[in-house]
Amino acid sequence: MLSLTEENYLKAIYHLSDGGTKSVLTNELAEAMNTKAASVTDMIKKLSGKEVITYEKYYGVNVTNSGKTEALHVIRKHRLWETFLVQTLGFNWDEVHEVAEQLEHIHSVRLIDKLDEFLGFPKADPHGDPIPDGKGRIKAQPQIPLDQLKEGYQGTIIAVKDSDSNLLKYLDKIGAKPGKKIKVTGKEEYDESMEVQIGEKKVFISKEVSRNILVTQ
Amino acid sequence: MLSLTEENYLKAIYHLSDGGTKSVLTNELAEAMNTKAASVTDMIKKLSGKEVITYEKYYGVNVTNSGKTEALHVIRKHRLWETFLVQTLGFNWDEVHEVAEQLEHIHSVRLIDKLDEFLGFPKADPHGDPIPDGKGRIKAQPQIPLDQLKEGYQGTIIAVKDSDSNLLKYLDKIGAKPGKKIKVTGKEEYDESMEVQIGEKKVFISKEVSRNILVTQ
DNA sequence: ATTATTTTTTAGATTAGTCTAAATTTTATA
DNA sequence: TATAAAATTTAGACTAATCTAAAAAATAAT
Repeated sequence: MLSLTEENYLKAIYHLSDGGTKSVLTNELAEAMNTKAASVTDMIKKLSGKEVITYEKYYGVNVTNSGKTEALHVIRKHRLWETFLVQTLGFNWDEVHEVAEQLEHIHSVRLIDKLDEFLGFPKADPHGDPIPDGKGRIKAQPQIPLDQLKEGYQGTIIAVKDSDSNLLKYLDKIGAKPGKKIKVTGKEEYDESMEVQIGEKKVFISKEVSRNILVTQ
Repeated sequence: MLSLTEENYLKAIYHLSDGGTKSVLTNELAEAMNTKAASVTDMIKKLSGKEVITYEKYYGVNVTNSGKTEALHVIRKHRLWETFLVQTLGFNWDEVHEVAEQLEHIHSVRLIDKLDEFLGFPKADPHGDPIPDGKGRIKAQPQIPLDQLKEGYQGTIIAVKDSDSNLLKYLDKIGAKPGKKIKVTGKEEYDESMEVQIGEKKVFISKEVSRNILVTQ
């Protein structure tokens, strides 16, 4: 079984590798984990010893199949708890990440199954990210960053890339929640900012914001 | 701030000292924590360095006022989570202890306040134990072990001493839940077993069981 | 009141996770 | 393609929490 720290490393590797599709370098991981490269090297050895990642010296790590399953289990817990915090306890969606980071490490299959049931088997968390099932399976949904949408096109917001609290607060203010339709009504080539319509409201957003909004068409 | 391990030691000390009313010896604590006396000595030094306990070599430890508050905060969290698990997620009351042991270490004042509110500010957990308030204050209720009740007397079950799962299952079976009235209808001096009436039902229980049922009159 | 027993503490080691500084390997550049 | 720069790994050290074995102190028993 993985320790809390190992779980956190594995989750970070899983995310940085885009769900296990590319390898992750030591320094990337060090930055993501807020630690030093030397510590990462040590941990990498431990995790590859446990066969959740493979590791080639100097060339980065890759997630194994069993590693993916493990990571998805942690992600499932994280997203179910986020849903609970928002839906049941009335947290704002920008307040939940830190607490869910703790709750995701509670070990009890029964607890998570019961929580899932209580929440009505939600398919996505408050940020729109899909919730894997008990076997770590995830429904793939094509997610396009809003900044790649051309003028005139529209989509439905399904997720937000960054979980930075200030961004989430801002999105809340302009009404950009998962599930909402969003249309690109104007695009400025110079700085790639755009005007979008969400419901009745039209707002200007910078590229920094638009690339963090994921839509499906 | 206390580490998870330190919190567990402090909680054990608090319980063994009957809420801080008597001192706790190294070996008692070692047994309660499933560890060795040497480890306890080390931890005791750390905890007295943090001023949550006082410690006199060879004579045991005592909880300080700030230690009591800290311990009661952890206990508050434990009991609120137990209540949540039973009341909201539909766990049986004999299944919740282990999970609550993990959940009690989640750090977030906001989370606990929201949980408390969601549960309707319960005053006792599913075992009948009182839930301290946010400032660590606890409503004292005189709890008498059932085996000390004389024949003919009755009381209301308010708590169960031991959290052993088999005992709780047994109590569930005979209908002995917190809140229920219980009357001693017969008492056998020889082995101190007794016949009690719970609701309409009459059952025989051994001293081992009756001393674990706490009642108020 | 000595001696024996029990309890507790100290000393020294171990594992997990982390760090700094130095060494090594890879990548970029002139 | 040799050399400089960047990335990564190794070596050695540190803290938290634990252990075993030995020493010290307190308690019990003869």
